[in-house]
Amino acid sequence: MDRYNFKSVEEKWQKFWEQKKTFSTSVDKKKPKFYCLEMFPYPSGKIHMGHVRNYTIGDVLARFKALQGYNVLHPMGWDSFGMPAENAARQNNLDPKSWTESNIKTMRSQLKKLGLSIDWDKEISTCSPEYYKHQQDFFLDLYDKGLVYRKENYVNWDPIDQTVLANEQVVDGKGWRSGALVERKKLNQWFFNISKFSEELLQGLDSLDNWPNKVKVMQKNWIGKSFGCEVEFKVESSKPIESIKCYTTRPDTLFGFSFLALSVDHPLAKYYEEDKKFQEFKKECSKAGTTEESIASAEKLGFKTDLIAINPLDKNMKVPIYFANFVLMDYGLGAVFGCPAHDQRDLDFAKKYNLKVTAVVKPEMDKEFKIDNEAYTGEGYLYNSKFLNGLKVPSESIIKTIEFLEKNSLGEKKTNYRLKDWGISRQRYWGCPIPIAYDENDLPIKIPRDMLPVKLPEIKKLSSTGNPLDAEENWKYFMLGGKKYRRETDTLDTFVDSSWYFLRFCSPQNTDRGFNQEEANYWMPVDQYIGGVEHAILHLLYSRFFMRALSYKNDNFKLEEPFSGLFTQGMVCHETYKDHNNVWLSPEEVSSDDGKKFFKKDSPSEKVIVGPTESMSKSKKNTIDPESIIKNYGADSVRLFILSDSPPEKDVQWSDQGMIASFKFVQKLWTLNYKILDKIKNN
RNA sequence: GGGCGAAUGGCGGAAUUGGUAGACGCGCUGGUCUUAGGAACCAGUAUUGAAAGAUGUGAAGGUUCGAGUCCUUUUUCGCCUACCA
Repeated sequence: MDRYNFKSVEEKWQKFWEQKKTFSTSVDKKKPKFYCLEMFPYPSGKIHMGHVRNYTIGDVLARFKALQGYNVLHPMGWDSFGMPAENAARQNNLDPKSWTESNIKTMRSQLKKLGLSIDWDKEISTCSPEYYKHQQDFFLDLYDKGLVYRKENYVNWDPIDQTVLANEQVVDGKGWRSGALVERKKLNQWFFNISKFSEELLQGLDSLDNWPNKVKVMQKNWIGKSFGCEVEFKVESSKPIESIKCYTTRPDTLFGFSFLALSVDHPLAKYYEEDKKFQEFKKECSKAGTTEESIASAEKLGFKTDLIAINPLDKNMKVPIYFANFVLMDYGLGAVFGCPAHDQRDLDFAKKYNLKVTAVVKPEMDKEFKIDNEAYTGEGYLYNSKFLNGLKVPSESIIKTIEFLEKNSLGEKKTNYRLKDWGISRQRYWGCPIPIAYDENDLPIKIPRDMLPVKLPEIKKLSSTGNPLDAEENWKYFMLGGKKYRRETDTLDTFVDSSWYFLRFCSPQNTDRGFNQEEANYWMPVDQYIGGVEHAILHLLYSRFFMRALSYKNDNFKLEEPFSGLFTQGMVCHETYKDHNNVWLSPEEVSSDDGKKFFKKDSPSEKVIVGPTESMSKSKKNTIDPESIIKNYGADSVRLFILSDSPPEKDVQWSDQGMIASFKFVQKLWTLNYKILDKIKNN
């Protein structure tokens, strides 16, 4: 009896599918549609087990829905702009384009070997001008609608490489490559006005019944709606400063006011710029600003000014004004009123600078109450608060206080969002050029639409410092209507590329616009979107925003939620190994005997230190290459293993034994079929 | 600091609404077979006990005829987020 030859069977069917175009789809209004989409990959080189898991889950669903009679759209593309291409190009002296394209070629053939039911005719790549042309078109649309603007913003600046660093490139306050101390630098940058849609983006979450709750919660927290009050504090000063406004969610604790703190970026800082001590303080703040999570527990620092703030509820209560390192300019108004008794952060600050701590909320009306080292943030009743005494905290106290402040023109009710506008400028080469130019007065103009796409110039060798586009004089300057213009040399954040690619899949060959209206109407929204939870906030939020931005002031296109169903799969994990010198070992270097792990090579008897199971990553060397597994066991065995070992939303632990078990199962299934067929034939 | 989630054999994990806890797979134990293979097949495998039985879902309480599942408290782990006023 024959054994199952997965190689010939899989090859046969993959060829069949390709020739017959089994999975190619088009609009068919007689059939119900199903748009099944997995997050498209970044072409980093080879596929990894995470891809195998992601695309297998989607593939099974797509095939299932097709069998149920749905017209299924199941496309694949490449998120092909981004930093790794630029880094690889610098390292290996080649251009990002050929690096990216050769990776795509490799990964495409690997995905095909997985036997996915993909409509390859709809393949797209975000770095191709046919794709980013439409993105530039959309950019101009948003520009015309007033959803794009330019402002100065801080970036992480590497003074040696002369380049802007992404947050993840800043390690311990130093540039990842140069090791130079990172500086904060102000640059003019482009922004999408996403905060205009804060409320809509928040409300929209309620309609997403087929999204995991945890993702909705994360987005909700990210948008960070809070209800409070802007309070105006009169200021006593020798300088021409009359008052300072603060945003607070706890106006009811105003009688516990003991200091006012400003961000070092607050407009009033201009009066202190000459002050040497203030300059030093500011420097100290920016240093701390870039380091890790320890920020939160970092020491509270303050710079005392000569200003005095007056409590709006009691003119006799006067408190000092500080600049403080914990106050952020981009939340609220860059100024906070300090109430140490009922806010831990304020209490830490007050203790350090010996400021008054007055409790104004106590948990129980009739009992004594005292604050020691812990601020009280719970429920209770107001006291020490004159005419507010006795109000229930927080149900009555906040509203009543705001009412009082509004009636006396001392403050204003205000809803605040944590969500900041989306900075889309990147000082990089390998991205979508921003279709903007500047005239001799540095005023921006839109590149006329008939001049799109603004193509990236081909650069064979990237300079080691600065933004490569800055050095491309031939590309940078151009004539239009007899005038000389300078192109914008920043490129778009790659999150823009991925904010609409699912629309492009509906009509990937459309030339006049990013998508064909009729086809988009048929296919959208995506019925099931599948990907890693790491994109739970930014990518998904940006896509939701982008659809609203395209729909905004547009009678032809109305789509708010691009993904009606979302599934976030777990990670693929593996044990980690180290040798006695604490060097990571890959599973290939380790052999297993009776549960003990040994080196395969040099010293076969030496034991290996087995570390915890962690998500597969190159840095820990605990990866398994899908290609070699497919070669040894066949695609179906890998697919079966990765689906059946643990539920798709949970992490899966790679195990060679489990892999072999799935292989055996596939063998048994085939043999069983073979036996049955044999029986039928012989009867 | 805040949020979300998890905890069940030696291991990965089942148990969909509160109703026989441990499906399926791995590993392990014993056996059969010899085309010696990356085998295949049969039987067993929560703990304890010779057995009958007893005990068992991180810990402690509670609701219920009945709890892995619901409630309260707590511990540990994972993920996300972070000076958010």
